[in-house]
Amino acid sequence: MPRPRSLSPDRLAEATVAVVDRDGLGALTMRTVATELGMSTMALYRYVSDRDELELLAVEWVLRDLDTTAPTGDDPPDRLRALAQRVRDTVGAHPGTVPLLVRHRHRSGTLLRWSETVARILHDAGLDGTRRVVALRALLSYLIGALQLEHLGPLSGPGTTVIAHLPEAEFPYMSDTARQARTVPADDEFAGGLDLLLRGLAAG
Amino acid sequence: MPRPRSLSPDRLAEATVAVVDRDGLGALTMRTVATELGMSTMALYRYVSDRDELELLAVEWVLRDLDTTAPTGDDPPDRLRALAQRVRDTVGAHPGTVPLLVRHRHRSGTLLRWSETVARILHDAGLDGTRRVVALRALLSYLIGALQLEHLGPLSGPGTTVIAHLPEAEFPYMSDTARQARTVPADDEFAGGLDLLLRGLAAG
DNA sequence: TTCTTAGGTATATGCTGTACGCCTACGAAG
DNA sequence: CTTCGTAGGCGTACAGCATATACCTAAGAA
Repeated sequence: MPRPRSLSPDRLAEATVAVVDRDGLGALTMRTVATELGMSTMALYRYVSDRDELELLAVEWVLRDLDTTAPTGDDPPDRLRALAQRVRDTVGAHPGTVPLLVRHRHRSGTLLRWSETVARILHDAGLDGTRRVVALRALLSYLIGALQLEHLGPLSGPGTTVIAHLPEAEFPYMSDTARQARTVPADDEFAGGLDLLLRGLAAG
Repeated sequence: MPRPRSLSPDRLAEATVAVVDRDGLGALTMRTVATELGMSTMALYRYVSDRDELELLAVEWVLRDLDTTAPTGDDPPDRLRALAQRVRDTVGAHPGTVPLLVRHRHRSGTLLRWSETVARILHDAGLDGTRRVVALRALLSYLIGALQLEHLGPLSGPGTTVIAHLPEAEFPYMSDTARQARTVPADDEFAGGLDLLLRGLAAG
């Protein structure tokens, strides 16, 4: 009976991510999102109870196309690899939101469904009890950490540059590694690290 | 010639960490730290140029006793394991500062020296070029991610509880994993995941 | 036409980090 | 012992933040 809503949660999330994409995470405030939508700041509170909820909405929007169903195939490592790659690809479209993803990971339904699929595949691979707990947490840890390292926080510039300028006398191996790193595509870096983990899983 | 400093950077960092330890990261403001020191807020700016620098000071203070020299021994995985464990143990004394560690990792001299040692051990183990880049980043990713998962951000309560209360019908494997997780000591979880990575490294 | 309900907004509050300008404690130089 | 320059310390002020509260209003139902 009353006035109908003029905004969908989706539109809200889209505007939030648009602000982050354009001006960075540091520019994300209730005001900037409201401006993006052409509304007053307080109008947002008709749709979300606080900023945290807005951020979660943004995270879910970024992950909206993430396929959380189990990949086909027989080889468990292959299936896990595909699942992890999907997250990286999806998040890669909006790298500025990575810190939001990290902060709200445990409240994201999409990520929980993703984890459920991972857990099921680990079970199918014969892992249970402690070994499954360890494997699941390790995969999540690597994913969270790798995404963050790849898209260094909004406060700093590209982190590889910082490391590449280390004094060579004091950090010979790091300097060399940083030099090499510039020739290694980020894709390969992520996939390579993931493979280490999966190989360890298969070997265990 | 003029008035001498009444505070050392060390004392400043100690006070900062004390605030976080006692009241959580959310309570960390220039004002609370100043109060902790019995000074005015603006007095802090005689020692640091901004909040970021204060946070970095706190990170370095937390890591002050971290031994970044190479562990003795012949087995590279054993040496890497020891290095990673040292970080976890050191950070474990002040878990509330984990998000600060993550944010300032690339500006922390201590963590850079730690990475240098890791890179050297990887070199000693015969890893160079792309393989060393991948291994180093993978270890860092796991470390960063695992520390965060272990000490879930200051905004949320203990995250395992959230997951343990998932609807069992929708998340059968996650529910079961969460149940199992309560019987797995955090130490074992960290060490187990690390072992997966190290085993993958040895197998490659 | 009127009533009800929720949408939208203006205003205000108490935080935050920090720029600015002042006063003052202090060690050196006379 | 006095004086002076320097830097430490602080009071005030300000813009920007999330958000509580109170209000006005658009619009469907009767």
